[in-house]
Amino acid sequence: MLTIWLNQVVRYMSAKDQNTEKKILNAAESIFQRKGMDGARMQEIADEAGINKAMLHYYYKSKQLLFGAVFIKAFSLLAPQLNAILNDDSTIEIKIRNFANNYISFISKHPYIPSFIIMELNKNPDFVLKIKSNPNFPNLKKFNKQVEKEVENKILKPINSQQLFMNIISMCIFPFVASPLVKALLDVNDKDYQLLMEARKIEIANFIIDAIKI
Amino acid sequence: MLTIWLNQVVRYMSAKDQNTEKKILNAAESIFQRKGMDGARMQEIADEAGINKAMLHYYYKSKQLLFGAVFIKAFSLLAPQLNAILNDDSTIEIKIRNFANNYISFISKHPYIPSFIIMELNKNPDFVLKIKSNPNFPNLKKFNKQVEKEVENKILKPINSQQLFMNIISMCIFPFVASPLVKALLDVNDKDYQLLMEARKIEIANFIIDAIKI
DNA sequence: ACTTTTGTTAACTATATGGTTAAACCAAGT
DNA sequence: ACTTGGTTTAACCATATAGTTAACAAAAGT
Repeated sequence: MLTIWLNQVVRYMSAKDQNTEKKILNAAESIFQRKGMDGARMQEIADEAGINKAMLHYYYKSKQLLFGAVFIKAFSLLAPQLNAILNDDSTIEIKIRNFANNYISFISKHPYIPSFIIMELNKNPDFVLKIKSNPNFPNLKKFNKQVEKEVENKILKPINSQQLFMNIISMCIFPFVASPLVKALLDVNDKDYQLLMEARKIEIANFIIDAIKI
Repeated sequence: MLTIWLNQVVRYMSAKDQNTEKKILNAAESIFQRKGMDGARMQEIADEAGINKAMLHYYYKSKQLLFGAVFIKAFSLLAPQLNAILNDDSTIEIKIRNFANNYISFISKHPYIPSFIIMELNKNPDFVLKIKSNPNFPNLKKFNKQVEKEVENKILKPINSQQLFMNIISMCIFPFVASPLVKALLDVNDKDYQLLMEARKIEIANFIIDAIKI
């Protein structure tokens, strides 16, 4: 009787926390994002989720498909962050300030996502088609036009909007993607590095504005 | 007789090209840098080198050690490029112009090296110790002092030299490390992307100088 | 109550893969 | 000619790993 009751409680609690399918996805995210497709082991994901390995196949059929679910979810977290800068109506300066601030906050909370996506896209460029077909895939047209217009109106110095876009995302993302390397080069510890990243929210924006504003 | 002679010719030619040990290292570079430690297969490296798999272990003992040789070689190609900007005596402006130009040329020739090093350092932060012990490991002290001095002398606007350094390497390296993603976002083909990278040698330098010079 | 569907488990399978070995090969020294 | 030491090969081994299965358990219909 006690065991039955305990069983029910355990079931109820874990069901409340998350059902098995979610548990698997969460565990798979944790493992895949840290170790990549090749470095991840199905058994390790099962252990992380605290369930039997067969359940992975029961819910997701194969490693490839489970990986695909993780990849798509990661990208659909990243994409809206990019769209934010591209598709609102504030001035370029405001956009850049908001973007640097929001994006660095976002990456600080999900430090593995950008490098995960970049790594896997490098190893498997076919995934590009997969993400490009997503309706939320970021589109640069509006941003390009806006930059051109502000250049015409002498608000900005002449600059190629594609180069500007690359500069912005490079400075926001790279220090996270390459953090072990950059930490080593700067010779700072994790805590100081975090402080540098926090300061960067404003530093980057000022730097870019100084570079482009007349 | 004919076969013996042919054998000799073949041996002579391949020996002239490169000995077995070099052939292995070259093949290992090609495979490891594209697929990473986890994605690489010893058999694939042997095939690429056109030799028997046992030779890999004969010359390099284990996958780990072969990988280590590739990693160290890659980093010792990358490091001098960084030292160049840090340890000569020209002004910050000149340094930045030279660095953007040289570094982008370098990466264009070895496009896999930065992402390889960054990826593997992410998966195995212990390697940081390995590369930091290298006597050629880049040191930022001189660069930091020089920036501080030029700020004092009102040549540069007030800026944190670590942030500046991150900005420089981010803009130079990121578009290569994340090239499939950036190509997709900008919606450009490989050829146009190459042109963008070529233009970047000057664009980046101008951008940074505009940002920091009084 | 009982049947069916869904979820879960331990044990198993097939294969891929890093690594080993013993025999063969070959060039150089004697 | 023959010995020796480094080099190369095919076959082999042990293990790790993705995926399967068959039996069991629980829930949900009926």
